[in-house]
Amino acid sequence: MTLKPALWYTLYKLAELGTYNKFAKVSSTKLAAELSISQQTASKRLIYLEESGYIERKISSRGSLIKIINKGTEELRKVYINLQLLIKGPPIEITFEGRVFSGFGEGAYYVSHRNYKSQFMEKLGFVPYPGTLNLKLSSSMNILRKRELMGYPAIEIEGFKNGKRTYGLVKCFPALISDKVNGAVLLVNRTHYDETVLELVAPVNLRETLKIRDGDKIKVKINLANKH
Amino acid sequence: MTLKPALWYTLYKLAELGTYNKFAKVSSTKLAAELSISQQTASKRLIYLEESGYIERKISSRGSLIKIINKGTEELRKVYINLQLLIKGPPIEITFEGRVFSGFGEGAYYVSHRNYKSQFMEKLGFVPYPGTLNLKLSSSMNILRKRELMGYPAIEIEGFKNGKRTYGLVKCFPALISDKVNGAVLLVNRTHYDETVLELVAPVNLRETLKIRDGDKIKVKINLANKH
DNA sequence: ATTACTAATATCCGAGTAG
DNA sequence: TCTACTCGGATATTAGTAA
Repeated sequence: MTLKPALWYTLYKLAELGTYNKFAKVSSTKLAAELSISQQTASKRLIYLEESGYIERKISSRGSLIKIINKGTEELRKVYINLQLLIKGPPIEITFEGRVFSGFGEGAYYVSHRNYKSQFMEKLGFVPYPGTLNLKLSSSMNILRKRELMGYPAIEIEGFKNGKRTYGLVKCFPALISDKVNGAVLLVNRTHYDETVLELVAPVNLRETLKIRDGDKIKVKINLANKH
Repeated sequence: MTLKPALWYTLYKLAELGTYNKFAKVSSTKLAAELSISQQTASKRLIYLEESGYIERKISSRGSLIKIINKGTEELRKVYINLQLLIKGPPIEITFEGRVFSGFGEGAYYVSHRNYKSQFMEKLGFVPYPGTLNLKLSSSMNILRKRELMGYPAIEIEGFKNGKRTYGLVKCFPALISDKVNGAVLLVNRTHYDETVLELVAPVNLRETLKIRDGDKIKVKINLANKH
């Protein structure tokens, strides 16, 4: 925690007030009441959190809109993950196995989108090779694990609109593919496939690098102990 | 959070130092270093946390043993659950369906144990009817859900020894049984049954109250939004 | 209503030190 | 070494108030 406890707690309360990743109307008076402190102190804390890049504000004279941004969400997520380790127990690693199959080429389309690309670079540390590798999960055990995975906090690539189409939120988990390549598993909200499919991206062309053909069996390992 | 942020954070750091639910050696100097505060302040906070019932201490002249106890674990768990809701999204409800079958009568034995009974009363708000109702989960979907459930923070009934035998930790989730009776699902560490079985308790005799016979299909609903 | 400044004050922290 | 006391000083909070 790089933040003083009182400020972290302020951030936490702001999240409870609906400002986690989206704007919500929170006045300094309202926040003060929630924290049982004075309006003046609440105001000062908001100023600090904004100047330090934890939140974004749109101030008007009838309350201000507040949104916790990246640095702030990280701060909350860190504590969440640590508490998870303490309460639920030791770190978990989830491994998937499935067979490669050809998709509709849609993966290449959205992964290459300018808006997504910059976010991938920033949050995953690489720009994906244009195209996703589709994995068909075979056993029910693997499908079960995917469900489990969905429960964990992911790195989130934000969606956007460009007039014609809406691009949804993409959740990512850094993953080790075939024990060789560091890439990521993508969980897309609406995909053409069902819950038996996993989409992979990597900085390189996975089919070439790993000499993969359709039908080959691939192993994917996600380390959930990673504190993004 | 009934605790001031600085004290909550102290508790959190204590948990990281291995004192969550078990004794670990933590000197005030060590804690001070972890928190980047003085030894004196750390000492003061420990005194407060102990006097207020968040932690238990065994003080010796070469460091003291510290353990976060009930009130303290609740405080940490509360924040964990709230963060979970904020980060993972909306509250979740898990429903199970399975068929009733007769057990070995062991459920009645341990549920009635004096030590367990008082904890049930305190933490679940009722004393269970002596005997558990065993549910055989039918579909793979239900088994999948049980796995999911196991991931969530539960109300914990602590284990104990009584010379002859060791009684293990029991995890509970308040549940609505057959849309009628409020009871709880118990997850026992070592049970005779495998992961396809769910054990239920309630303040009343479920077989009588719901007119259940072996083989009947029963629905159990757990609301994970409950902030125990 | 709001946010946020300044000045007064309450609170908390740490140095020194004892047991 | 440990824990934990006192007390002066640092820090944070609030009251009063402006915009």
